[in-house]
Amino acid sequence: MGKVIPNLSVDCVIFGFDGEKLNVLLNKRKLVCPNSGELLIDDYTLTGYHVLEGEDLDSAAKRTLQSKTGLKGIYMEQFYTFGSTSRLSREKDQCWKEHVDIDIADHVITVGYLSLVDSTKVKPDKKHSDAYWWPVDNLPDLGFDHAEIVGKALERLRIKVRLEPIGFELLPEKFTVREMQDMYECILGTHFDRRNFRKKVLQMKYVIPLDEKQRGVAHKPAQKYIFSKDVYERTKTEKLNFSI
Amino acid sequence: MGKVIPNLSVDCVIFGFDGEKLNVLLNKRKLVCPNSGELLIDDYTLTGYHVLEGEDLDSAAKRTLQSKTGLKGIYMEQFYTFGSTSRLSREKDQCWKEHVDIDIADHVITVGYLSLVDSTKVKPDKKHSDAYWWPVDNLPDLGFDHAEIVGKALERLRIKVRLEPIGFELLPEKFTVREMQDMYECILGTHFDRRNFRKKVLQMKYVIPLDEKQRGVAHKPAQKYIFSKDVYERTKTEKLNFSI
DNA sequence: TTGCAAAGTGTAAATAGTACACAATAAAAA
DNA sequence: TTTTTATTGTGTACTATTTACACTTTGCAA
Repeated sequence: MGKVIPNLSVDCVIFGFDGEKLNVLLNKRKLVCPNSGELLIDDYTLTGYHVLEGEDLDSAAKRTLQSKTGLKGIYMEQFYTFGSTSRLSREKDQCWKEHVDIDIADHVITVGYLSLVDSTKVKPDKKHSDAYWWPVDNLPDLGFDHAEIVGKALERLRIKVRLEPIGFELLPEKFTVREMQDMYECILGTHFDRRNFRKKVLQMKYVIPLDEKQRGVAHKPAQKYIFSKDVYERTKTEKLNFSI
Repeated sequence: MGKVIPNLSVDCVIFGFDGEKLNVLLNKRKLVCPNSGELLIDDYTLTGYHVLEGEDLDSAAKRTLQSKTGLKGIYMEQFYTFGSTSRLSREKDQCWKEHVDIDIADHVITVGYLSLVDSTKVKPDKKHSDAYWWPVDNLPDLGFDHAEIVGKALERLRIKVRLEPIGFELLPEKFTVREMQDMYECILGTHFDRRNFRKKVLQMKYVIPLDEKQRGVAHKPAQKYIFSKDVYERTKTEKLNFSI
């Protein structure tokens, strides 16, 4: 791996939906004093790393996402850049800076990316990454300014999910109308009438019914659907037609 | 002024509306070869500068905007960060880099900000800035990746103007319904029915009629209105209620 | 066979959006 | 002083979209 740029990093806010809750993937950060054995740092951080020399920002984000989670080809979008001079000024973050073996500037600018993934598909590889899914409405103590970064990512997700059909990135490839509704209700924190929601979904030509139903459920099985990006691109209008 | 950070800059896309067109404020960039007298560079760039050591990103943007245009307290929003390694790779931009007297890295990341202003109020100070208003649909040759930056800013403006009442930043404090309609039509590139547009505006409680009319016009004078951010904040709903 | 839990369905009322034409006003020209 | 010109300001019928709301169907489990 090349030389890092000391004052520039990327951080990925990886959102996952498990059918019930919206989660964020967080990495355990732990630092024990080599002498006293005292636990100096014990919290979580986003998946991020410094940009390397000669590397594009987007490539850095992709590399970071992949090396820490093994994920590839998932939805990713730059959403905001955090450049306050006090980003790393908390005592424990200063302490961390002194103990890692890469060159870190006093003022590090980080570019925030957000990713969306079906979190049941992603079992974080504990050996390499020590990563865990945490529900967004009950996050643990976060390092640096990562709580602010998650907040801003959520804000952006809530806006964008109503303007473009990116929510499907959070669902399994084949999903039921109910799962789709749960996902939207969970992100937006609202409740929709079942019948009206279904009516709206059925008139989206890019949500396509399959010859397949749920199986092994103790009630009437639901029909499964897939999302077609292709059909969406062809049929979308200039209007904000995704405002659920 | 402090020491610059060689690999980090901000660029402001300053949009102005003059009642007819949407414009961008651009700075003349000229470089003549000291020996041959040959014109090496003759184009325009956005208002931007490197971030200084110990300076927040937002402060850098404010400083840049103010020092180059004299503007203060105008609408400003970070919209995207440009970090391609080939941003400065064109020959003339390399040439420029060698001739300026500040330390510039090979790979400079720039954070894009967008500003909105009533362009009739802003007469660029030619002495200090050599800045000019250019219509967005007919831009001159731009340096670096600034054409891409303007494009992305426009895209963001078009989305945001439909979700929040930021368009008023482009109008005089007191404006007519017609001026408001011209502004929206100009940004969105559409045409609205006069009566329906008026109907929509009149039901916005935060667009407040004044006891004042146009004067000196050779026809029935139009009523003037002001926008109240205060009323907007109090009465806005969670819906996207600004989708004109 | 019965019970359970979630899927699937339709309609009426309210709201919002669209299309469209003529009278009123102020200044300028005749 | 009258007429012309340009632009403001207004209302209504029609259509599309959104909202509110209750019962039947299905497949498994008890």
